[in-house]
Amino acid sequence: MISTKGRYALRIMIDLASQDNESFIPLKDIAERQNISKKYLEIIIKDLVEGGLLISLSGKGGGYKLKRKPEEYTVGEIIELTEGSLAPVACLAEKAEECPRASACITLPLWKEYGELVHNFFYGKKLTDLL
Amino acid sequence: MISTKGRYALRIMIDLASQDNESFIPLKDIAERQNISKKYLEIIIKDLVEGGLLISLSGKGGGYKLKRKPEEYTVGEIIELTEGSLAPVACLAEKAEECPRASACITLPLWKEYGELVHNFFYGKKLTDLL
DNA sequence: GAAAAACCTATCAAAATGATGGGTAAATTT
DNA sequence: AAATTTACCCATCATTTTGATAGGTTTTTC
Repeated sequence: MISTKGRYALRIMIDLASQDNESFIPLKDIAERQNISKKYLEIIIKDLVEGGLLISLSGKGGGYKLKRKPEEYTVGEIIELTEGSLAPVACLAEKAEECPRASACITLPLWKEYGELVHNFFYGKKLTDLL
Repeated sequence: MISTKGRYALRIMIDLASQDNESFIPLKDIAERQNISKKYLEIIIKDLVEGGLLISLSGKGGGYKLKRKPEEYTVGEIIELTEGSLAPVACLAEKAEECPRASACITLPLWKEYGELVHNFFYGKKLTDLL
């Protein structure tokens, strides 16, 4: 299941894409509009900044804004960045160590096919498709 | 991610489908073939029996066997039964209470479309497709 | 009655999930 | 220079989920 982290990240991105893309939007405003705790969003938006999806600016007049044009984001990159992985099983995650059963694993092709389906679905959705 | 519970359940079903479907197979044998703790499999196979996918027989000569013919099982029902739900987000699970944001939720159509994709994928796979 | 099997109940450690709280640094405005 | 507003950083926490383990009871057959 997609956790609140990924879902809230997507809502942050949608919110920012719906605002003036040139100016910095304070997280406080996003939190109020989305009705989510600002403190919790801080943790999530950090990933989005570190992942290079957003630009942040401290101080008065600061906030966050999109780094790219709204239509240049896919839902996939947002979910994958914040959820850690889109892999359907642990052994197919990036960080996973080689599974010794891999060559004999009768279910692996199923998980691979499923993983590709999920990847293609989410990377095929643009952020602007949700507006 | 699909947890070990769902993955092991699928391996149990595959294992049983690969054996003589008429006789009862002791869990001990399955556990040894699959190289998984029998104790852990007990918990998982319980769901499969209660869910009506397997028939069990106690006592010497007992064990488990498929209730239906192997080709009459879908991967979807096995995963859904043991994982609890195939829903991609909490608000779309069977047991979920109505989300008050539903009518205003801009991401809900995405999750619904994704949920259908996942459902169709797994329910479109027969157990015998994996043999 | 011995053996082999399912079945039942409890417990547990570790990790993930979903947050909260308090303080520091940076930038702008007054 | 001070006040204000913002991001940023660090720690902590309760609850749930995950992935098991342990030991005992019942059922059935030989």
